Order: sequence, then C-alpha cells, then structure tokens
Amino acid sequence: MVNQRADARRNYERILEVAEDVVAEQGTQASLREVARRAGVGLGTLYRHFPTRDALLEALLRQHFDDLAEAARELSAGPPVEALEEWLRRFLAGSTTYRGLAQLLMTADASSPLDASCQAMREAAGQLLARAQEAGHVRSDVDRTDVFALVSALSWIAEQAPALADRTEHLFGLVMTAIRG
Amino acid sequence: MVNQRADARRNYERILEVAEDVVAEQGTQASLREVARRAGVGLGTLYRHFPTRDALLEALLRQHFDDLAEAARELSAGPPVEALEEWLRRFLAGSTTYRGLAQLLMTADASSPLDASCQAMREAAGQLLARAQEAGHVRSDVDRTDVFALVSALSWIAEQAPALADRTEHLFGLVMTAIRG
DNA sequence: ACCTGAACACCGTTCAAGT
DNA sequence: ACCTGAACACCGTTCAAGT
Repeated sequence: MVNQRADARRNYERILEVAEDVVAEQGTQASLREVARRAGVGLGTLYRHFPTRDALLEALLRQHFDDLAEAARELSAGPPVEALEEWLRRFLAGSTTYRGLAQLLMTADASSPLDASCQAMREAAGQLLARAQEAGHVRSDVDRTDVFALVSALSWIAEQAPALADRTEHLFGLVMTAIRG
Repeated sequence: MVNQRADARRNYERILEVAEDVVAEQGTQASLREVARRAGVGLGTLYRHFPTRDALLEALLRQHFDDLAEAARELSAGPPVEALEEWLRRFLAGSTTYRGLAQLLMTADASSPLDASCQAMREAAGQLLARAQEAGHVRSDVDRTDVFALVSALSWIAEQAPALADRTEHLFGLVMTAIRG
C-alpha cells in the first residue's frame, strides 16, 4: 500500500474519481467497463485494484459511513426520539444520493467489504435506537434490523418512480409513527 | 388471434408454460433467451409473440391480477379494516411469489401492458381503502399509492435477505399500525 | 510489479433468410 | 404467415502477453 509504484497509485486514485462521477450518474449498478474506459485504464487494472464491485464502492463510501457513525454519536447528546429520527433522515438522504445503495447494504453479507465498512455505523445507530426505547418512546419489539429495513425500503420506493420520491417525507413520517407504536 | 396458424398457437402456449417455470425459478428478471431455449423455439419467435418482457409477464399474470380484483370485491362485504388488511396480505403473498414483481408494478407506467392489466385490481383495492377510511379506522392522509408503495416495499425487503423474509409478518404489522394512525 | 486488451460466456434486440 | 438463428451492441470476469 505504501510502497506501490507511482503509476499504480495514480490509477487507483483516477479510478475512484471517475467511479464517483459514474455512480452519481448511473447509480451503484453502473458499468465497470465504462468506469475503466473513462479513467483511461485497462479493464484488468480496475479489477486489480478493486477485485469486486463492492470493493470499489466500499472505497467510495467509506467516508460516508464514517460520517454517519460520527453523526450518530453526536446526536446521542440530544433528546432520544428526535436524535433517532434525525439520524434516520440523514441515512435516508445518503441512500437516495447513491442510487441502489440501499439494496447493496441490505444484501451485503460478511463476504462483502461494504458490510465491514458500515458496521460501526450500524452499531452507533443501534445505540440511538436503544436509547429511544429505554426512554419508552419507541416500541420494544422493533430491532435495528427492522428499522434499517424500513428506512432502506423508503429509499427503494423513492428510486422507483419520481412521483413517489415526492412522498418520501410523508412515508417517512408514517414509518416513524409505526416505530413509536 | 382466432385464425392463427396451429404452430403459432402451440408456440405461444409453450412459451407461456416455460416462462411460468423459469419465472418461478429465477424471478421476473429471468433470461428471455433461456425461456426461448427451454421452449425449443427461436428467439425471434418469442419476440414475435411477446414484443417486450412486460408483455410476456402480463400474459402470465393477468389471471393473478383478476383474482386479486375479485378478492377485493368479495372482501368488501366484511368489516372495513379487516378486509383491507386481509387483501393487502394476499397482495403481498403474490408479490413475494413472483420475485421482482413488486418492482415491475411500481415502475410500470402507461406504456406497460402490466399497468393496464392491474388497473381493475388497483381500483378495487382503492375501494377497500376508502371504506376503511370512511369508517374512521385508517388515516385520511394516506392514499392508494402510499399503501401500494409500502406493501410493495415489504415484498422488496423479503426478497433481499432470507433473514428478513422471516420478519415480513412483523413488518406488515408495523405498516398496518402506521396506516391506522 | 503492474498494465493491457483479447477471450470467454453471457445478455437483449433486430432482421435477413428461409419454409 | 410464421420461424430461425446469425448479427450487433452491450455486460462481467479472467488471464496470457507485454513493459
């Protein structure tokens, strides 16, 4: 990692930059061939640096997950339910920015670098949920997985049709109501 | 339609039969090439009978949608909220049987034969919702689109991970709570 | 060490050629 | 009238050959 050739490092950075753009345009299912093409790099070079799509996305989203984990810790100073709601709102915003991300996170198992990369975030969010539950403001029969699933589902809905994207805030309110009991 | 050649009619039926199997195995995104292959028919023949994937799926699901529409009419004789809940449960069951169907219905616009094919069903379900609202048992600020979106989202969740599929019933309960207010 | 791109095995879709 | 399958334009992934 430290003593790699200068051209290798340049290629790595270049691929990430281009991937950022392409994912912003086409979502997380964007063509890796196109990423290599736009980066002016051979297809094999892309695979050498990022053996799987998830590895590339993990490098792309690492900072995003860390930011969300940090946000959860900061919010934990405030009122329990409001903190949870605000955090979920930010998580949702991120999921809709990176089209298809909700699905990836939902299907990511231990073999995916994405899974490892967002564990700290999941943990921190879990604390927010637990605190809201202890305060008696959130049903005790919902767990972390339920909450992530529901909010991810909202992101999925918004991705399906622009008409539904307009109602995301409304649907988010319904889900919060459901969680509160 | 009536006076088509016997071989054409046989091919049409054969493709539908095979598609049923392949969709059951691989979901609505199954390879059309494989359908043609298994049906022992040229790829062009498949496209001649079903110009788009949606056209094939529409032929496959027409009966299913009609059944759901009929079920809605029958249930409308019973108690409003229970009727709505029971119907949504059946809709959800269908969406999880045909993997990927929830997404197709969500994205289907007027150009898709799937859209036309399930309009009667949507209409009948809308009546159930309206009745439950008139009875004051469902929030007045949710509409048909919201309800379909939320229940389709549950189907999406179940498709993502087997672990989550087990919790579908629980999540369905949460959504019903949200809708009741 | 690292990069390249051809090669392979798949898609969906179209259409000229056959019967 | 209908059927066939090659052709085209795409994928993801691997790997021999180059520097």
